[in-house]
Amino acid sequence: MPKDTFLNLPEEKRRLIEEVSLDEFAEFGFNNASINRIVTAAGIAKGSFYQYFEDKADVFMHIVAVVGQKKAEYISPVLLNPEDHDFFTLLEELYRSGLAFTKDHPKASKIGFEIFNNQTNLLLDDLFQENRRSGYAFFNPLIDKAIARGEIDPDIDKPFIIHMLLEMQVASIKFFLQNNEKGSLDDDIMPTIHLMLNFIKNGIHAKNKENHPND
Amino acid sequence: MPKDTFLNLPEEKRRLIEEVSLDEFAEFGFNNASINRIVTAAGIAKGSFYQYFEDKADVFMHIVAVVGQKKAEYISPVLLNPEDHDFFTLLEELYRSGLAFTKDHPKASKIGFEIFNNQTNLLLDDLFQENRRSGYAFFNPLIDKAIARGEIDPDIDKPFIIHMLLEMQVASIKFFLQNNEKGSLDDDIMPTIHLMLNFIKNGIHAKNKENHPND
Amino acid sequence: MPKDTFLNLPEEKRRLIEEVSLDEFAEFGFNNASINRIVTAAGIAKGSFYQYFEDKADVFMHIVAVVGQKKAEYISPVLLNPEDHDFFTLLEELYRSGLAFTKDHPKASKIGFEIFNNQTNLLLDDLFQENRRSGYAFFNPLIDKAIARGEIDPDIDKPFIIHMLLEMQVASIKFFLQNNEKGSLDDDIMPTIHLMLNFIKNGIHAKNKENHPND
Amino acid sequence: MPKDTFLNLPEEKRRLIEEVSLDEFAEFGFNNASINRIVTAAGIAKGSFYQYFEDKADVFMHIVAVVGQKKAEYISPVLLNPEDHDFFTLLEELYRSGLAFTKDHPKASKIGFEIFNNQTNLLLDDLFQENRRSGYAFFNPLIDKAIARGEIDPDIDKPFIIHMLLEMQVASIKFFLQNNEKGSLDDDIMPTIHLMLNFIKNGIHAKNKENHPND
DNA sequence: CATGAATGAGCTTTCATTCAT
DNA sequence: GATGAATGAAAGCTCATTCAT
Repeated sequence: MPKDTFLNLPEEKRRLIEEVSLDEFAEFGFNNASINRIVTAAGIAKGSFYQYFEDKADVFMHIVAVVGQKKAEYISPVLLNPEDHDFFTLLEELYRSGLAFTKDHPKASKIGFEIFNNQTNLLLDDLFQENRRSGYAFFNPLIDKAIARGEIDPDIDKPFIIHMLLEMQVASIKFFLQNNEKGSLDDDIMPTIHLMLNFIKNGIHAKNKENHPND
Repeated sequence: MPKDTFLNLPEEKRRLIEEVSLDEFAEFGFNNASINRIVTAAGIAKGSFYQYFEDKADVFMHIVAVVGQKKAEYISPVLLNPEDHDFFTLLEELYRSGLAFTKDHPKASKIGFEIFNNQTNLLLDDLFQENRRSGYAFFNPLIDKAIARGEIDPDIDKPFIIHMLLEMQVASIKFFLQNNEKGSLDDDIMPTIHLMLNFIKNGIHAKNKENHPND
Repeated sequence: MPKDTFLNLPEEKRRLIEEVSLDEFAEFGFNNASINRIVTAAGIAKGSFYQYFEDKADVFMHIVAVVGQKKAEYISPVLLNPEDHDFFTLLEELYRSGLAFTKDHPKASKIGFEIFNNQTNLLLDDLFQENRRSGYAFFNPLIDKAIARGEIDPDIDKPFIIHMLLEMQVASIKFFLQNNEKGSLDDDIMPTIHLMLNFIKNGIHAKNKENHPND
Repeated sequence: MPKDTFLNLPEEKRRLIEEVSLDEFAEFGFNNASINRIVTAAGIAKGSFYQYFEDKADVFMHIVAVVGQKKAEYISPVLLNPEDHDFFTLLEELYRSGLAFTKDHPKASKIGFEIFNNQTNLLLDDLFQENRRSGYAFFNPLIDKAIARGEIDPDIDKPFIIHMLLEMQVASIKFFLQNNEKGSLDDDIMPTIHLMLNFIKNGIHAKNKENHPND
């Protein structure tokens, strides 16, 4: 956790340091991020940096927290009242919030990716595990309800499906980023979401259309 | 590409260097891999290393190629005659080969993950792009045929689905690895494959079972 | 010398700062003592510290003075009336006071050791020289009298013997510390003192016992 | 232990690095010695230094070993045949070798002092403990024999006396250094040794001369 | 009298790469 | 073809001290 020194800083300066750090971590990843570059870019002394943060991991965790807060702002109100909506509506809202966040904050999103894909770093692995746990805790009751309501096939393997739903969110973001260059005019996130929802709902198997008039 | 000096090396020595390098890249990733450790572990002089390879990127590319060859050995004969089988059989064979390879060569697989998930490294991004292109080239004709044969829903968005089928392979490996600890007795890959195939085929939407007696 | 700001501080606060500083210097020595740790441990602002003291050397000198005062409290009344006692009684009292002080204030004692053994630091060397001078001034008249009274062999080399008597005090403390672990039940200082006194008096040469019935 | 890289260095270069390191450790002590200063003074690259030594502790240990070898050269042949001489002759030889070494190699001697007086450093404490053990092992049998031969008072406390004999060697060196400035004309070590021997043998108590005609 | 942010030189150590032999 | 010593930039981090408020 950053030291009080950092929290007491004038907001403008604090923001600058956070932004610069975010940029650095997004561009180089945790391991290859350079404190030297951060302090130079932020125009502060190296000593000052270490008055603000314990160490490199400390800044990183703080940036992760800041990113988490930013992301929380994108959580649709729909997701806060999950009782009132059917499962696929909730899923759509979740993916929409993720994509909207990525669209507005691509760098912050990159940091999320690093955590999600980490193979070698213990610090990142902790964050990853925690993320997985909270993802599981989020989906678990929703799926139970969805099965009870007849929205989801009751024969699914729950742990597998939760794993997939978490992966699908990331996959949707990856697809969006790969197909919509930064600054592209056609950066609407809805097509991606609908493709993804339809994929998750129905798979790709050819259907006998007459039997499935809805959807 | 390794220099001739490397290719002319006695096979045993060459293998040793490859193995040691593979271990290093798998454990630390490209950026944090250390040439120092590689030469020490391989018992060769630092100068010799640079007689064999241009630089760090050169070894890495070579190791990637070696991994690619190893992986090719796992490609089922079924996949070489794609005409003779239906799409989902081919997909199952593809995923099975991927999982079998991961199970036998977890370190090599880790390197594949790093490429697939890379965010920050230009070299890795080149490999990633090439991998995507070849994945697209593999799936594109198969999907066309599968649609023609009525195996796949013709309404799908082809680029999206190809993206997803590639992602699903990685997702299946991740799921397998997360649920089957190293040395676990229950390390059968088939359950994972069937869960994944069913997911891709049918999605998770509740089905009117009477209408779909098969599968 | 501490600034007036320090001397005007409420006693409790002053004591706290002194104690914390003493601990720091005892544990890490002068060079490796950290002002950062001191202000943190004392719960004062770094700026405040430099309102109280000129610099690191200034606190250290003050702590040395405080230690000196503490040590003065252990000086036996016997030593204040040196006329009334024979030399070896005075020596015993001196060593007893040194050992008693060390036993009660091991940390303060450690600082004394650092000064006594210093090789590299100019500041410490000043303190050492001063200590030597005062030690010489203390012993010089006592030895003259002791020789006059026939207590000490008149053939000794006075500067050498004074050097040795000072060293012996430190040696007795070292011996005591090495043989009586902290918290040991058997932490009586008298055996050490008697061993030392006998050593200084008689040396280790085998004596013709009949001729020296006393002692 | 230094790496082979260092041992394979041309002798001249190796000597230079050793000398420079010795100077640095003698002047600043282990903790405050600076690798930066060493490499600058030796005219080598910082990277080269770390090709030669594992770390700071590694150079220091090596320098200690070099000093130990230098010191071993001063061990008089008399000390190698302890059977053939009486105890005080051996002691005189021991102290003479120590003083002669100090006289010729004052910097090397300073490093010995740092180990002997160390209060805070774990690495140095290990060296100190080992030094004490070997000192004890050296004196223990000598004292037994000396008592058996009637040279030493049988009533002495052996551990105490060994402690003192070790301290006396250091004390003799300190006395010599304090009284014979570097480059002094009068730098004969024998007076110091005889003063010390007499002190250890007979103490300072006034003697009835008729009973002790010898010495 | 108190505060604590700011400073930058300094620390030890690691790194990929070069090059003379 | 093999060797391994040399390099210096860069890394993360600590330090005593200053100074504006």
